[in-house]
Amino acid sequence: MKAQARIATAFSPAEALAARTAWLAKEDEAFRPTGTVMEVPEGREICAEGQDTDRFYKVVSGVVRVCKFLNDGRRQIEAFHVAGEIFGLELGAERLLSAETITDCSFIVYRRHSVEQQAKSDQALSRQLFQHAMRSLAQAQSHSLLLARRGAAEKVAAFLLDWIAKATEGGVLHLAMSRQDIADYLGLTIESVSRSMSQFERVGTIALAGARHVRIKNRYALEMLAA
Amino acid sequence: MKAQARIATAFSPAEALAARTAWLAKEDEAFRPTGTVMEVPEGREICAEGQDTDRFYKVVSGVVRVCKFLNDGRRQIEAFHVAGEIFGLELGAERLLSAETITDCSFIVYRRHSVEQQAKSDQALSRQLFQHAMRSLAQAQSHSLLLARRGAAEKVAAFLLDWIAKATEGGVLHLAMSRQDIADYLGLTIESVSRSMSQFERVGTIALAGARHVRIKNRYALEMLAA
DNA sequence: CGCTTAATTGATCAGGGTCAATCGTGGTGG
DNA sequence: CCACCACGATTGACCCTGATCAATTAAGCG
Repeated sequence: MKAQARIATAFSPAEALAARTAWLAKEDEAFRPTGTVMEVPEGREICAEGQDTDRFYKVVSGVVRVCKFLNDGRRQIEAFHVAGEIFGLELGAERLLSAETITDCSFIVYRRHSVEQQAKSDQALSRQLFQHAMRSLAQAQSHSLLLARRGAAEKVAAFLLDWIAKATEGGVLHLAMSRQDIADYLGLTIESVSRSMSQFERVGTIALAGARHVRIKNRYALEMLAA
Repeated sequence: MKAQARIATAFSPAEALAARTAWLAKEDEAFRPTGTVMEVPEGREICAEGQDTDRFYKVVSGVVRVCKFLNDGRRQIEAFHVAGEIFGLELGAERLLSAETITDCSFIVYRRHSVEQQAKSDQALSRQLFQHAMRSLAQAQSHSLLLARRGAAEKVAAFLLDWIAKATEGGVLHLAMSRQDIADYLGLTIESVSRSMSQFERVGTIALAGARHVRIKNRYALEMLAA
């Protein structure tokens, strides 16, 4: 698996550390039950709809997309996850969502049953699980708000602002995902995303250096749009 | 306050019981910390964005909408809640969402701090809080999916199907909320909701007896649309 | 350096938003 | 009890944005 050799090239160790540190700052203490480290190259499925929910994951490095495939062939991306974030934890016995790597990734795999068992006697762990769920909830609600936004440009602006916090390096935003991924996250087509980006560039709000490197030239303009 | 005299007329006791029973069936045991019962007439604010998150609620009877007011004047409804459901629990110190009564309601008010304190030594309670959060998460994700749906008719169909489970009586669906509420929940305009309903009636999928009484004549047709 | 795939751009179209008028219903007061 | 009133819902006409289809350009990779 050649991809194994270039793990975490999409995100530098410095970035991964920064992301994890930010996460730790929000938590009193890290989520630390024992789990297995796992490395997966870009573009692979981590878990799929219909599978057993006996495991969940925490990203160590890389970017993951969590999504659902609709019967009409479309794909809706529920969330992107970066270092420090937990994903794949669901209530039912069968998964409703799939997860895939967008870049080469490494993450920790937890056994759900084992963690839940441990939580019965570990108040701190119990609280962390609750907080994870509540944070995911807040994120899902803010995603709903994003999807309900009127214009395409507003959605894209809001998306860019979200990602400034997650993957900025020297004023340049690194988008780990394709235009298709962005479109599926925002409920737009690839063309609409592209047009919004081009429009932002035309009016001097951003500068594009390749499709995935975005320099934010006028953050205020984006904030006005995203509101 | 005359409305106090007709509390719970919008939902019969039988309906409220059915709803609560359904909820209990999903839980091993009921959510049972102590709280204060409160009655609020229709159309009142229960809590608002920016307020302290020191309380949360469980619906005993009636219907509640949880929503966010956007800076452009629009309103996005995050969820409707019926008997047995918990709402108003948030992670941050300040509320991001408001809650309002759609019908006359009664609910139980819990003190967040007190419940969290109790959860430290009560494993079952701790688990219930987690499960509530996870269930809310699943509901928020399914709402995202709804908002990402292509057509107006598909959204309305999915909405009707959701509500068959929550408020059906003798094959007739009672909608507790206005067209505007439905529109704000689905990210549509009132006119689009109305047109979809009329269209369903025209092709014989439903029959309307007043705007809020819907007889489902062809559930399968709705399911095909909602997919 | 060329090839393959992703991204951009353009032209056209359809669905839902908007504005405006009408209808119906439930609630009120005579 | 009935007529009226006010508000919510429906319907219609038109417009605008984003989807679709299609062609071109750019970029990453061998």
